[in-house]
Amino acid sequence: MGSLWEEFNRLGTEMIVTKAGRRMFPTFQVKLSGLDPLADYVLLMDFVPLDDKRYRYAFHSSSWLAAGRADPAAPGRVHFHPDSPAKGAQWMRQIVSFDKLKLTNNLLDDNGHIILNSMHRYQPRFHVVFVDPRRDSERFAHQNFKSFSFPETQFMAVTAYQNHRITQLKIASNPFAKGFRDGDPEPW
Amino acid sequence: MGSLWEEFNRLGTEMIVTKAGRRMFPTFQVKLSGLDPLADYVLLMDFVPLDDKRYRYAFHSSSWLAAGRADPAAPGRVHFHPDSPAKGAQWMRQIVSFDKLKLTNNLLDDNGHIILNSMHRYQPRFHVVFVDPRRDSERFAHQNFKSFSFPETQFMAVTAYQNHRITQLKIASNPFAKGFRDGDPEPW
DNA sequence: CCCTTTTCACCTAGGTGGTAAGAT
DNA sequence: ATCTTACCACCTAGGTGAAAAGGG
Repeated sequence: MGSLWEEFNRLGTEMIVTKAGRRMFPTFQVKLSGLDPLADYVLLMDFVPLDDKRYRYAFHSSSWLAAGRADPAAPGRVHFHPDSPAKGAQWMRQIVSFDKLKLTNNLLDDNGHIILNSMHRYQPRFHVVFVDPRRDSERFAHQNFKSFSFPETQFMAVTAYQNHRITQLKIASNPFAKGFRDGDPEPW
Repeated sequence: MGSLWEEFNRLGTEMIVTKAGRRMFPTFQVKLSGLDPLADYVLLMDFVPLDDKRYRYAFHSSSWLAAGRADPAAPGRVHFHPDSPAKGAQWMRQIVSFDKLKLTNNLLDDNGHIILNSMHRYQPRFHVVFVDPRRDSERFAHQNFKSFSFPETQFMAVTAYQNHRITQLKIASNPFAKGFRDGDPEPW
């Protein structure tokens, strides 16, 4: 998914948020190495506001404009990969995909989805947490995890796509949107 | 699913086995209580031959007849519930469903499915294994699990249904077979 | 003759953006 | 004017038994 993320990022990635929760596309995926095969790890993601601004889309110039200060931050939630906890060997066996993660704009959501403000920018973050078996593991908590941010995965949360080129790239590359393709452009 | 299992059992439950693997219907489900909420448990199932016979179905009398000794036993496999291991609290939160379990008659299956001989009778067995955190846990392995057999879940493995009343009950009660219902008999 | 395999239409379940109506 | 919601047709993905073909 790496080059697909970059292609979206060049246009300015947008992710739909809905009341019921919407998956991300592209899906956030990672390939892990260097873990202790026999140790337990928890994998999770969260989303960091990229700035303190609210945006609006200027159709005439096809560009995003800052439009005042950010709305009050949504409840900061975290998404645990559903296979957590699992052994390092299991995580490294194949690409880990966060395809169960859903984004919502519903501040009262009780499905455990990630709550974001529409028209705000976010940076997904990925965390690997070592499950320390030692009795006094709390003392080492600060060194038992590593976090990763991939700049090409940042995006604008929206309730409807603004940039038509984003819409077209989603339709061209997401299998579930095949119904909206017209010609026979080769699949991404 | 309890009363549905019993209704099937009164007719003589049959389960389809295929090369690719077929789910069981009804699905084997359990509700757990009495676990240590904070301890880890592994849940799994296996299948025990009910006798040493091979069967054939006599259509004229609509009954199963013994037809010689059992074929060589298939490789004895086990199906781990995919959420294993998990805390007792997690297992007890809601009904645990083994809907990912698939039955096959392919002796060379490499999808990890349960291998059974068609035209043979089986008893599903359910096991709860306590994950003992003690260093010398092997010494207590014999007391760290409990097994359960529910006689109403026994069945005949088949490659095609033999008893028409079983076929009818499957069609009436399995949502995926709705396409074969004709009248408007109330769903089970 | 008895049993198994393959293919198929018809479902369930749920992920898409379009569209029009609704909200502020 | 701008953004959000609800509903929809159209997909992917995969679970059904029927039916016909295949195998010993």
